[in-house]
Amino acid sequence: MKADASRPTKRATIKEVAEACDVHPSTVSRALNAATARLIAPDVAARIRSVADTLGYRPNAVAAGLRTGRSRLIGVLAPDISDPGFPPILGGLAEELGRQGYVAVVADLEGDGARQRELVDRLIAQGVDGLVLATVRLDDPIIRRCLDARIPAVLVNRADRRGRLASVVSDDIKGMALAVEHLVGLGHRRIGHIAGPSDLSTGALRRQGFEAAIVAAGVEDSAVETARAYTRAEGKAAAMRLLARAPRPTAIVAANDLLALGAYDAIAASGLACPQHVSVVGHNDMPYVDMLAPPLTTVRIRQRDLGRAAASRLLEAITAPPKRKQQTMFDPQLIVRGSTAKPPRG
Amino acid sequence: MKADASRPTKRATIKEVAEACDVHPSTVSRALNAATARLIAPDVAARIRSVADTLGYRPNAVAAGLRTGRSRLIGVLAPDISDPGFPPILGGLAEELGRQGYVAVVADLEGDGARQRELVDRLIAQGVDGLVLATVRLDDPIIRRCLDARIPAVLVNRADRRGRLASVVSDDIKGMALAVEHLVGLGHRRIGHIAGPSDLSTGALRRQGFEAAIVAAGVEDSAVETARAYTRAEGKAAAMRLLARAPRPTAIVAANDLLALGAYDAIAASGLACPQHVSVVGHNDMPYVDMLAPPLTTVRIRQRDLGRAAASRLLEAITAPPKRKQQTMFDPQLIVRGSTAKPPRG
DNA sequence: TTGAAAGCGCTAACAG
DNA sequence: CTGTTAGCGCTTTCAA
Repeated sequence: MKADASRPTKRATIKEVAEACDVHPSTVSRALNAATARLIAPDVAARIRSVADTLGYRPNAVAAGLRTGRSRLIGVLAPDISDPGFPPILGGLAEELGRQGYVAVVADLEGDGARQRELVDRLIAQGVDGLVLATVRLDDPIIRRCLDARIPAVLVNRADRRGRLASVVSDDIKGMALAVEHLVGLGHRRIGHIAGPSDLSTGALRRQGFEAAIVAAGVEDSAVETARAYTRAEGKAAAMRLLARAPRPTAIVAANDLLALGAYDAIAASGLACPQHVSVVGHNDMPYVDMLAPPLTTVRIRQRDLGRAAASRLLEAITAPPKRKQQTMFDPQLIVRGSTAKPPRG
Repeated sequence: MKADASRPTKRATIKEVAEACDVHPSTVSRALNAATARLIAPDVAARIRSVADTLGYRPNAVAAGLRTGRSRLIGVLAPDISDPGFPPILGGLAEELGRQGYVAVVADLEGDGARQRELVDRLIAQGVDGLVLATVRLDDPIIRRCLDARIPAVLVNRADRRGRLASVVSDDIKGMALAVEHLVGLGHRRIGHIAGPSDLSTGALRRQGFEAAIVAAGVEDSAVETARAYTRAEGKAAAMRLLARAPRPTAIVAANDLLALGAYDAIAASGLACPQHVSVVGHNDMPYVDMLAPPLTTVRIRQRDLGRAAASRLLEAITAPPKRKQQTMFDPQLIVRGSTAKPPRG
């Protein structure tokens, strides 16, 4: 005989709860739904809640979703989950979505932009109520697609050139100003930039910010080399090109930390030392760059806040259709560590 | 007049496709479903596929899910998404799930184990077909919960003490043997271990592996200090305790890379140098530990493979109920870098 | 090989 | 305040 007085083993349906309470299923639905609970007599509602509780009843979100057209699922398109830069954003997203009763469905591009369309379609087919895109390029056809499908969407850490979709970003222009001003303050007058891909907003804007800051500071000798991807290998290649110039730059500002890591590689490969011969500044402040040799001076962006804000914007857009697509911008902060120093004499 | 010849703007339903093809909805369903397509006359099926395509029809997964009881959603419970150790596992999971037409719904514990039950219930309510748990402790009530709910579940990078659920792990015992043998080979005879939390399988097994390897190697002087969490701060505290011993260990094996980072901190705080005074070995080989100062010698575990295998096991369990819960184990590999050297003389 | 009919579990009019 | 009714879009017997 069964001595098992514990939790029920099979999910209860609303009908079963209704029968146990001797009321109609719709009454149970109303009692358990915050928005409609006040329509039910307090004592009845209490009874229903208690019975639902002992039965371990949890509304079937799939069925509710079919009926209401709302799944409480948010699709998140990640550029490459295994890249340590993304997780903090995802963490912020998941946190805020969770607070509001939503959950993140994550699809990973794995660095292959061609799959984007397919993944978005899949997420839509799965019934997501909205989309967070951390992947889009400056003129990305996927944006048209989202607009056509009339699915609420927000960009995070990326922006559309024409601002057709709301976006949540760090102030890249300001970030680069911080980096350049720091180097100029140290005495650098020959500064190179490793730009990110020009079809990404971060690549284009940071380059633009770099150039503006260079002009503002009156620096005459500057150079830009563009990386085709945000990878350590591309960073190294671009840095090698920068270091091959004569006279050699005394400082390199990289468009992100991975590229800065590549710059470290290039400096070592050239028989030079950082920061003695060449200073390096990164961007993003991804985890543990404070443990590098040397610890990386970098522009910290508020990744977790980006994620949280993207979630908020999106959920707003889902409940109250937005009057206007707007951009939310967070201020970056320069974190000075050991990879920057005065330029070598001479 | 509308000059818009582009993609339709609203999702088509199966009924609309059926009408456009002048067949019954169920025929469309059969034609579009791989398992039933052979029931349909080839020419009819072709016509249906082509019409569905021009209409941009995508089956509504929510409706299909309600009918079939399958959502093609897999819940993933992460210990802490922003921790760089987890993303590679998640990447592997997402990859394999995607290949098989599933998608990952990610919930983040944010390091707070108390939320686990609630999150699992939420994922179940969302209709996930199965669960991947990267969070469970050795005797975790959540396992009972999954068993009771009869929801297929797989543990990844963690194991249940009683093996009630299938798990996919790295061979922690072997990993520690690799680390200890390496140090002994270098000449170390006083070796300390920073153990992970004893209620996690990695913490307990790696400690066990350490102790076994110490005995096997005939090392007489060993010590273990336990960290209460896999954090840099806990690693530092435990390493400080180890370094306070007399005689001082000449090498420290940490149960994971974050703890090893803490050991770096402790060594620096004690006015010592790694590897000149104290060698350090980590575990996991998380991204960019090769860039640390010094580059970390560590036991590499096959994170991406763990994720992929967990997905495979789970999907198998969903389609064919498993005869027996089994454990899948991957071999780790020692990556020798700059944080280990011969012990100091004396 | 195709159509008809039923129903997954829930919620939202509409009545009362 | 509560019950009745209908239906979200799909799949799957069953029958033809």
